[in-house]
Amino acid sequence: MKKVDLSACPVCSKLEIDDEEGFLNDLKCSTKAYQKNELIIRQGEVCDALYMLTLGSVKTEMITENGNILGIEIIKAPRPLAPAFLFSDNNHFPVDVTALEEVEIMKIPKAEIVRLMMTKPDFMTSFMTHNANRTQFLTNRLQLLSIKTIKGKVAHFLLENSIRDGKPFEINRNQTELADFFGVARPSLARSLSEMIQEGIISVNKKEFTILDSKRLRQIIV
Amino acid sequence: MKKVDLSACPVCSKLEIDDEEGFLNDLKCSTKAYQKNELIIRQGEVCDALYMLTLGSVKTEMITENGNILGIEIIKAPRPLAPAFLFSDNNHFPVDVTALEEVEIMKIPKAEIVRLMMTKPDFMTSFMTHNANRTQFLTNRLQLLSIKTIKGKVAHFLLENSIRDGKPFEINRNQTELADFFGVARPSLARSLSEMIQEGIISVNKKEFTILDSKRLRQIIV
DNA sequence: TCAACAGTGTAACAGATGTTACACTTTAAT
DNA sequence: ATTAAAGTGTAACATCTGTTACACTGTTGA
Repeated sequence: MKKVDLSACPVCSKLEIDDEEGFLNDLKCSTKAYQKNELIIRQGEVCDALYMLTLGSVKTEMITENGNILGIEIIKAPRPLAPAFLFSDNNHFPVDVTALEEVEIMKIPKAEIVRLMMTKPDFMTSFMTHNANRTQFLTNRLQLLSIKTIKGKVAHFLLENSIRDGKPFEINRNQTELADFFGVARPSLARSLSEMIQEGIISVNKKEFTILDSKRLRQIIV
Repeated sequence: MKKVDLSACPVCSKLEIDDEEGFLNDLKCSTKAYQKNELIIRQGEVCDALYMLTLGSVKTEMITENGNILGIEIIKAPRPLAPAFLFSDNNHFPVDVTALEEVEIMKIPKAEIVRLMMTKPDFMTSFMTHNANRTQFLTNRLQLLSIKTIKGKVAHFLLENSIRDGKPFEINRNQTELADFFGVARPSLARSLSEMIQEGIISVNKKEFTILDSKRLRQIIV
């Protein structure tokens, strides 16, 4: 079994462990390998252990890491899979997880996670933070999706990303990706953008946006 | 100060405390009272302590407990306010919180929460579970919102709530509430429902729904 | 019994977005 | 430099949803 790089894992990075080998040996867990295209987790399956992806990459169909709606999220080792669901009352996975290549999954029992959290403050806060960040991400997406008009979404998004009025800022998405992010059709987004440019509310140059009239922009959100 | 009913609080209920008085005295925290209509938390404020509502009720404008979009959520004591954000990297409150009556808020420093979690396993799992449930709730809402057509939302919702094909089941929302839940206009929902009834896919009697053709219902979601 | 009201069905119309198609520009690779 | 591919602007049209309005039903309480 290949050595796991703990420092790269969002929930383990802060662990100060002298004896990494010993730490992993003491951890009660089972490791299982999967072939390419093998189904690792089926939607609805009970989640009673933390699934830690230690090698390879997997895909899940859900809200993706970069925010696209119902797209395919690709997760690379090392990262926990759906850690938030381990403690929920209805502890079922919301999605299928499929191996994209040769994959190793470390399955750590819930009780063991609890033990880790109780004994290692750094692990606990990392784990909490990781989940909290995910929650905040979901909240933001929900706010954006609950805005019904395309112009409203654009306004919300630009106001959230701008530094200050009149100062140009980069959006690291092209128009097609932005449309996916908003969950709208690309030509529809283009139309809305060009109307907002026409009205003198914003200006756009490639991926560089400038807010010209933040007051009117705010009014659009409703 | 009025005595707090710990057993009713979702994150404290499992605490086995002989000396409740002593427990609260040992807890490093500050309590503050607010008048009716007073702003307790401003959107964007830094969240570096757990805000526990110990008395009264507050409102926040966000995704509500019963799932309505951008509605006003009313929270009654005892319940923590936005516990998920305490540990997030970008620890800012996403919403305003306003007192609906005379309110008491117990502000517990993050370090104190960490201490509690480290020393009281029951508190830790309750806290984790509460946050996890919230995450799962958000995930479900996001899935529903990402479906763009009204019929699709209806299909997703009914399939999720039905016991089995052909067996009637109750939805504890009227049509108006259901429309709010989906984030659509009431007449639009009525139209979609009547079309689906016309097509023989479902039948509806007051709040009792029956799935007649689950295959076609599944096709609608897309 | 009656009135008031919430809840529902439905229609006409307006507005927003999706779909499809195509031309044009920019970028990257050869 | 040339070409292919990706990205963008835009138009015409179809479709869906929201808005507004009104009639009808069932429920509730006086």
